[in-house]
Amino acid sequence: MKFQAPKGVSEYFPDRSIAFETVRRELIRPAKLAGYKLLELPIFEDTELFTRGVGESTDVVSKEMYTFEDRGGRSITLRPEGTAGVMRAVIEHGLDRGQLPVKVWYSGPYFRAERPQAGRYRQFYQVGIEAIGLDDPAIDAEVIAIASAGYRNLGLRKFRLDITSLGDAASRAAHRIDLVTFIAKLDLDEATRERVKLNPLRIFDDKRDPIIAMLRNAPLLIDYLTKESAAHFVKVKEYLDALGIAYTINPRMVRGLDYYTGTAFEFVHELLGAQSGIGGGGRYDGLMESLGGKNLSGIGFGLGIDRTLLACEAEAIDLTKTSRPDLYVIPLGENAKNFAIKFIDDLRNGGAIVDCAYGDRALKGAMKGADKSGAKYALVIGGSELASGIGELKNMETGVASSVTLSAINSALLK
RNA sequence: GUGGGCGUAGCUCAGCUGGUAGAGCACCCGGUUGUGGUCCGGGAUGUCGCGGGUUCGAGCCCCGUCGCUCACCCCA
Repeated sequence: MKFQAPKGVSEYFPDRSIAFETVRRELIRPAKLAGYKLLELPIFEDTELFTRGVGESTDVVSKEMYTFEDRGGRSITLRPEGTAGVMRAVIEHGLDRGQLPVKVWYSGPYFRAERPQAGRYRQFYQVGIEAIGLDDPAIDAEVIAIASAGYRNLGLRKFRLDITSLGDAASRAAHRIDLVTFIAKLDLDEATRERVKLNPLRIFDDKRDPIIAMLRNAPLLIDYLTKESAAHFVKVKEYLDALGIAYTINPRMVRGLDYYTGTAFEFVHELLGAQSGIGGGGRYDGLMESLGGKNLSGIGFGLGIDRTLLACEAEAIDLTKTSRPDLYVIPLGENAKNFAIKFIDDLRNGGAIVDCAYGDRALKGAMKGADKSGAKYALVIGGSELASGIGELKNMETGVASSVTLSAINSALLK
C-alpha cells in the first residue's frame, strides 16, 4: 500500500512553497495597511450555516460540500467559503457592538468536492476580508482597491477587473419578473431549465454560444436598479476612477453565492485556463440578518492564493528570491563545528539567513552545497581561521573573497 | 456527475512490427593537500500504476481497476 494525497488537493513544497508564502503575504498586506484585523476561525462549522448563508440553490451547497456527522450526531461541514463563518463569529461574539464597520481579514484552506482541474482544487486557499456595518460606497471602493493593490504588489499585470451591481431586493424582484418571462420563451434543454428555475440569473453563466446568442436581448439587472442602488453604483465607479483603478462593467457577471447584493466584482487573469477568476467578492446586505444577526450591510472579497500563484507563474514572476541564505558556513573539523554552532546562532538572532554544511562533508561538496543554496556569501572555518580569528568571506556571485575578522561578521555586513 | 489525454528511475521523457528496460536533468564519489558554478571520468536508482487474460515470451496486445491531467458543469 502506497499512500497518496487525497484527490484534488493542492500541496506546496520547496521552492514553490516559498512563492506560495509570498503570494499570501502580499495579498494580505494591503488589508493590514487599511486597518483590517485578523480573524482566525474554524475550518468546519454547523452545516446549516452554509445552507442558509450561501444558499440552497448554489452548486456549492447542493453538491460540493464536504459534510459529515460528528460523534455527537451533529451535521458538520468543512467550510466551502469564508464569509458565512465570519458572520457567525461576529454575531456570536458581538463583534458588531463597537465602532462600525467591523474590518477583518482571514486566510486559510477551503473545501469543495468538485472534479479537479487546472486551478481548481478540493482543498484550496484564500485570503479574504470583510467590512461589516457600513453601506457607504467608499468602503466598496476600498475593498476593491485592497484586492487590486495585492495583485499589483506581486507584479501582476495581465488581469482585469469586472464590476456590476446586483441592486437591492426591489431591483432584483423587478428584473426577475421580466427575465423569467424572457427565459420562458427560449428553447432550452431540461438541465438548463431546471438550473435556472432556482436562480434565473445563472442563465448568464452559460458558456455555450447558442445560449449566449439567445441572451443577446435579455433584460439586464443593471437596467432595473432602483434609484438608490443606481446612485450607490455611480459613486463606487467615481471612487474607483479617482483611485485610478481600471474596470470593465460586466452586467452579465454571475456570482456563485446567493447572498450577493449591490456591488459585485471579479478579478480575471488573461493567461490562465478555464479557471481564470483569481478573486472576487461583493456586497451582501441581507446576509447577517438572515443568519440571525442585526440588519447590517457588508462587503468583502475572497482571493484565491493557488490561482494567484498560477497567475504569477504564467507571467514569469519569480517569487522565490527572498529566502535565499545570506551566508553559508562550512566548518572543517570538530573544533570548527563547535565554534560555528554559536557563530551561526548569533547571526541568525541578528536577522541574517544562515545555512551550514553540517555532516562533515568534503570541502568540495560543501562548496557545491553553498552554490546550490543560492547563498550570497560562503565562509570556510577551519584550524587556521580558529587560530587567527580571520576568515575569507567569499562572495558567491563574483567569486571574490576578502579577509574579514570573524568577530566583525554580523547580519548587517551580510545584507 | 460527463467527456478527451496520460500513467516507464527523484524530475522530464524515449522505448520501432510483442524477445525479460534507456536518455537528459538531479544526486553521490573522484580529477593528488582547504574553496562552488564549466569540463572529464566513475557510481547508485525502477515489483514499466495495480489485477487478470492472450502468448514459448508483454512496458508494448485485450479486459478490468485505481490514479493523474485537461475540458464541460461550477468557481477561488
